[in-house]
Amino acid sequence: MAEAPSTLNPAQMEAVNHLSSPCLVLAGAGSGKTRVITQKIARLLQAGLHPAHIGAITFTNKAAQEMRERAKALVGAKASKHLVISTFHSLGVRLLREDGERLGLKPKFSILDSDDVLGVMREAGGTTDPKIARGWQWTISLWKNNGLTPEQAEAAAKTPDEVVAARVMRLYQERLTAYQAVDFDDLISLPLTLLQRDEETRLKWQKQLRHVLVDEYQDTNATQYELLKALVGADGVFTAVGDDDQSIYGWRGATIDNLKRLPLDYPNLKVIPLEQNYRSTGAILAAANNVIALNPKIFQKKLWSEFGEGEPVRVVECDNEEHEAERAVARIQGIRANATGAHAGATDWKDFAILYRANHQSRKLEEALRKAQIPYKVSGGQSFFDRAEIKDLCAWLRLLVNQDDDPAFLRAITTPKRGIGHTTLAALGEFSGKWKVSLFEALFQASLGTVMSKKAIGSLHEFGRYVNDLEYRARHTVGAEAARPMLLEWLTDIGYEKHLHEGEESEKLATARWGNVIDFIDWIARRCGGEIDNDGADAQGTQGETEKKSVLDVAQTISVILSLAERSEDQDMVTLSTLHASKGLEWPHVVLVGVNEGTLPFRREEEEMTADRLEEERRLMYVGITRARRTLLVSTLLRQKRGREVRKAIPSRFIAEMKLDERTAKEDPRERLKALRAEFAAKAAQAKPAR
DNA sequence: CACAATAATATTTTT
DNA sequence: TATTATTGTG
Repeated sequence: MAEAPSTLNPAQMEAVNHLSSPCLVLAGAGSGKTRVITQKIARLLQAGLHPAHIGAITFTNKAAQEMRERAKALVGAKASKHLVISTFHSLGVRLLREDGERLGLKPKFSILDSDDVLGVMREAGGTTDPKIARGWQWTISLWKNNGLTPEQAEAAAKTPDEVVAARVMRLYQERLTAYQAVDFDDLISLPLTLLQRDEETRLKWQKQLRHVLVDEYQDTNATQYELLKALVGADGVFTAVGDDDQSIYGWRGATIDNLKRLPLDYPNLKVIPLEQNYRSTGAILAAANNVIALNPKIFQKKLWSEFGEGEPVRVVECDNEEHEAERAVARIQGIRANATGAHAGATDWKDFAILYRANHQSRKLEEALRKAQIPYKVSGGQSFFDRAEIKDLCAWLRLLVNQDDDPAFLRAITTPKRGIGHTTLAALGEFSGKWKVSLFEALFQASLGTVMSKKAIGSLHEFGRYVNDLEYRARHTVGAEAARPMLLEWLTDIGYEKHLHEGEESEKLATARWGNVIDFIDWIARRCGGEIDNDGADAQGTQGETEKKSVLDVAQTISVILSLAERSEDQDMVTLSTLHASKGLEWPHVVLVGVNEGTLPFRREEEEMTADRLEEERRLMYVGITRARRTLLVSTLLRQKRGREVRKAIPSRFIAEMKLDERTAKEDPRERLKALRAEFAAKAAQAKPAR
């Protein structure tokens, strides 16, 4: 967030002090909404509310963590510790852990991530084609987010695909209950059914959370809306903070209907727009306002700032993507070079972002940045640890560390396949649910014999014994030298390499995956220490003889290391990001690339654009523009590669919609000359090391 | 019928 | 660029 003044402006003040009825804060981009939320928390405490009775709900863990930190800074560690600051999903987890038994869910139910879900879908629908399964996963998730039961989905299904998906949905749900597992969507929908069905629980939670604040309210879906409603009760008080102009997640179930419905469902709703922007210059805000003005409005809102006009927003037309990337790089270098003198050192690499519509657009940009030796990071890219094969192995390690980790158990016992099918697992799940023990614990219970075949019990016991044995070995294998063979032995034991080759169509891909596995093994072994560590990329930069650790020790810290590895934010790098991933962030200098018809208002061939779609794309453009604090460069292509042929490309209508000509957007010829020079210099620089 | 070469086609993502 | 669908050939 940009530096906000120490006092609140009148609108913010009103939002903070309005405690008597539900409150909707329409927080424009950069209007200090997080500040309003944290200040309001402080205000509620001052009004005598106990911290444990205040809930702040966000969408991402990152946002929740940031909110907690800011609240802590404001109200102190003691009070902030009791505040309920969490995501919708973790609140759902908490609700279900405490009261899920009323729905027949054991307190230690497992939460499946989307990979796990895909596996269950494949089994339930009897397919090996991941594409089909992904399709099911997608539609079923949307149905669940709209509060549909499998029966309702079956009734609503229109196309043949949907009919199949609805049938899979029922099988899928049955399987989840049998496994005592829930997916992410269930974390919202199950608490909702619970609250709707069980008055005692509803009253308990309504009493527990006396004031709920919801961040990014425009991103809520139908189920989340209902959950919020059930949570606050008919005459409850809450604060929703959001911006209809930044609603860009319609495609995953978020609806701005939730904003429209709010005044109807709560007649005494107080609507407070936050229109003063503390982030961008006048030129940037004007462009943003001009674009978004063309969308039909629910609530009127127009951003303004006290920062003055600033640099005009610039538009460049490029011949092709390579050219565009070069110009983006030249632009960055140009601004950096200009920042000497009065602002010497004031411009770091991290002050720049290049934003685009779709991930694949980052390629040419990465190339150009590498050539120019500019450090960069790509946000939202697939992490090494997100790969299926790494997650498989992590599941095993998690199971070694904590045998009660049921999702890990499910993943480990089914990868590789070891003759334990879903019937056995369902029975085991049912058993563990009944006796309130983990799946692993249930495995050794003698009374299992009553519900299962001898053969199944045999395989289960074999698995259990193997896990115990492996745990013992992991505990006693110390140092990298010993760790490597031990880990390889483990992979041989479970036949993982074979599993990879069988499960993968192409041999090449399987080999690549196996390569990842070896890297991972090596990575763990190195962390067991005891050898000369020359890994310069190591976060700690440790060198020389390291302390020896057991494999189990390393496994224990793996989750910590994972989250640490992602925290490379404080490094001085240019950011490459999709527009979606850029929401909520800001940079002094932003370059928006590939602003073309078909890309930025995204349109698939032979598919007409509905008004809804266009409006969401326009909001995306708006989000992109409002990320910039001081300068904004919008670039568009004149030619675009489509497959093998090069076609002419049409600049996006959004460029005209910014109405830059009203503000002398013509590129300064001196700037153009400078850019050309930088381009030339970059070309010369890359030509030299190449030969 | 199996396999290989060629053509076509590509969003956005958190929990 | 990479993956997938289609067509052609042995």
